[in-house]
Amino acid sequence: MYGLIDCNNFFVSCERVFDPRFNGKKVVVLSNNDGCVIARSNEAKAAGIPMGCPAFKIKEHTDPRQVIQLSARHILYRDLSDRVMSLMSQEVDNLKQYSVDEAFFTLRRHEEVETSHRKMAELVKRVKQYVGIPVSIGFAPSRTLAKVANHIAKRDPRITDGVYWLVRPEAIDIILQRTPIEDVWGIGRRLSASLQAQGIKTAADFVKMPSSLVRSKYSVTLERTQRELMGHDCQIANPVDIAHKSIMTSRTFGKVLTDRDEIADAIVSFAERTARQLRDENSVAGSIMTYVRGDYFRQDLPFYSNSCQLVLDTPTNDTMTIVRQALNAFNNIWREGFTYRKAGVMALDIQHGGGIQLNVFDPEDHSKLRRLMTSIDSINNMYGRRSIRLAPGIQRGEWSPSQNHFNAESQTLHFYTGMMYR
DNA sequence: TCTGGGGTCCTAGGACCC
DNA sequence: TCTGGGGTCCTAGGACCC
Repeated sequence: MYGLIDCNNFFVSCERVFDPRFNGKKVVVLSNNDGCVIARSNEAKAAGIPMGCPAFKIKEHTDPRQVIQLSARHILYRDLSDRVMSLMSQEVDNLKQYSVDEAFFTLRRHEEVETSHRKMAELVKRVKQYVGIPVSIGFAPSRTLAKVANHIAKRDPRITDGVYWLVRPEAIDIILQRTPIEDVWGIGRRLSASLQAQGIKTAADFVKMPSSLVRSKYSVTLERTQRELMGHDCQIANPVDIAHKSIMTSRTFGKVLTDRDEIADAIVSFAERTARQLRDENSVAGSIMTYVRGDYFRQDLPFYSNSCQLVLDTPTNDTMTIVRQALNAFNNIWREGFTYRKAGVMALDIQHGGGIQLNVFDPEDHSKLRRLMTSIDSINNMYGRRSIRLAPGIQRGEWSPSQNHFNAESQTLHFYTGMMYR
């Protein structure tokens, strides 16, 4: 039996914790560059604003003057997420975070559904009381069904107390008949269009399809989804269980850039961040890839896009080496005369933990390097992420994404919560 | 004027081997 | 018209998730 806890409208709920004036209003949180909608309040959903909607298209759905638009503050959201997860982990077993706002778990003991329901409903209340975030919990024999159960818990919290059990086979049948195929976890836009074209409208229709057909016409992945809907746990991989195979840092710039140094400055920042994450995960990268591209949406500008992957002599997580390699790759793909809108640095061929093969011919002294990096990390922890940086990355700013919708009211509070956790 | 930033898995097809 | 029968490894591309 799997439980799934999911924070309702998470980013919007975070903003509401610090500014109750947003309660009951149409609120959306915008992505980097205030580009598109990545979270919506129930009121904004009801107004028809879709997920991923470009900010400038909001007016096509509703009066934009009634919509509160906020720039995303991921550090704040991460902090509140940690508090929710820490409360949860005191009450349940095997809590495995799946994304910033949701986690799977199992029940502590095999208890009567009724007792457990009461306990879980109390837990939902406690999270709201202590952290301020509304959450929903769904239970089912597989993760895919737990997702379905969670949706139901969320849809009408007054009936469900925010908790829904999808356990009895008869109940599962009925619910699957009412679940549109496109709402099933693992079935995205393309697959649902293809399935609907064959008359598969609901999850119940899909379950009735012959498994052999699902596998041959589509894939083993989809067959697993089907088996999960039948109540069989297929151990769908949880990304958090799995060590990263690649780490990427990339950004769309606030405007199109043409200056090589400005873009190189961004590349340095991305490489620093990537190296830092490698060290946090106690991993090393075997190769580094840098990519650049123009603006898809500007038909009037010549478009250029390219990437270059370079192998490192020795797998490493050292910032200086990674920055150097990312810049080497950048030099290979830079073309004068084009405009650039986005760039990124990716660490690949990642190895984890100990047993890292060092190149015996490598002249660099790794222990010294490691001490230096550790010191830089702790200073940056203490005084802010960018207190100490490499010289090539110090000039600053042209590339940084633009965000113009921060909620001024809660800036100080934001700082305060950040400090509390240091 | 304005369209995010991360990740994963699977499959098909080509190169190459015996 | 016919064209062995296996393997492995790598890459590109397509699909999905939040």
